[in-house]
Amino acid sequence: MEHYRDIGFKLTPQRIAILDFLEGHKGHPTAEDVYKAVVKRFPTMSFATVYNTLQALKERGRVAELSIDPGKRRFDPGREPHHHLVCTGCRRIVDIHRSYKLPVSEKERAGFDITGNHVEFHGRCPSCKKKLLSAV
Amino acid sequence: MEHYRDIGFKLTPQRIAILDFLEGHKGHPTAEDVYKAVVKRFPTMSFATVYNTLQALKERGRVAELSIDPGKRRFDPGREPHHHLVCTGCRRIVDIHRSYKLPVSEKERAGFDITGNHVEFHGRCPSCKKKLLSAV
DNA sequence: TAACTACATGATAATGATTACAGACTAAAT
DNA sequence: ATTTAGTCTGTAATCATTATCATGTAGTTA
Repeated sequence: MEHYRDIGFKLTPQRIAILDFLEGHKGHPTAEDVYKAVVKRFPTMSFATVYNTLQALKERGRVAELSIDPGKRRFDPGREPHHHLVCTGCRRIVDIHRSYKLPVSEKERAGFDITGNHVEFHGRCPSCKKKLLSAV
Repeated sequence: MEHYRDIGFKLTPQRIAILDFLEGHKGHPTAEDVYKAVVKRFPTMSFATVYNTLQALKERGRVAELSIDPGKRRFDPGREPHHHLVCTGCRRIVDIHRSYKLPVSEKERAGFDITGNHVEFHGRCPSCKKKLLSAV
């Protein structure tokens, strides 16, 4: 954890608590998830600090920001890569643990360095399939 | 356009204007983009109508909702499938026109009917690469 | 170790997108 | 023409996120 200092990231007690939470997290927490977990240890914790810290970590490539949830940001502590299958009806999310090698031509990449990919599969979950049928 | 009636979608003048806009749109418009375009023809158009209509179209599979833009919903009239390369620094978006066949096992799909996929590539655009170097 | 400085914290206010509401309206069916 | 279920619109409410700024402190330097 000490190496954070080397990348211009001051280690405050609040930040260490946030890092602890992220390290032990399997899912895709929102800022609110982080806040709720950390406020137990730091009753004075504010959302601003959570957002600032997540932003700082993101800039340093320590967490990824997901956008599977419209209108809400989700962060991924980023261990094994995984993808998501989202129900277009109810937004239920299922993880797909698998990785894909996706070719992108030199021309398409437009000078970008590609660091990763994330696939969002769309579909209908079993219960929304039923609803759709009965609606028609 | 008449077929919309058959799927329980009433064709009001406002909705026709929205559909016209979407049909001629190449990109990934936000609700605001739709509103701005349609309010010219319907000065009384309200955001609520735009959201309602987009929601109704989405439920009927006529537009897809993207979530490449955190904190803002984007819609895709959905013609040829394409993917997105997003700069993790400045959020610039480049379209990748290509389609991928991505296998998902029976077990992974958890009973879902998969209707499509969308890949979000992450990377650094040329100008953000430079910034990063000079910052260290 | 003390003092310094740049950066972090946190309470609050502000913003911006989206949703909720409710009364008036209207498309489409009969 | 009548009916009715669904739609429209202005407004208010909500929710996530960002901005502000005075205060505090991590990490550096003397």
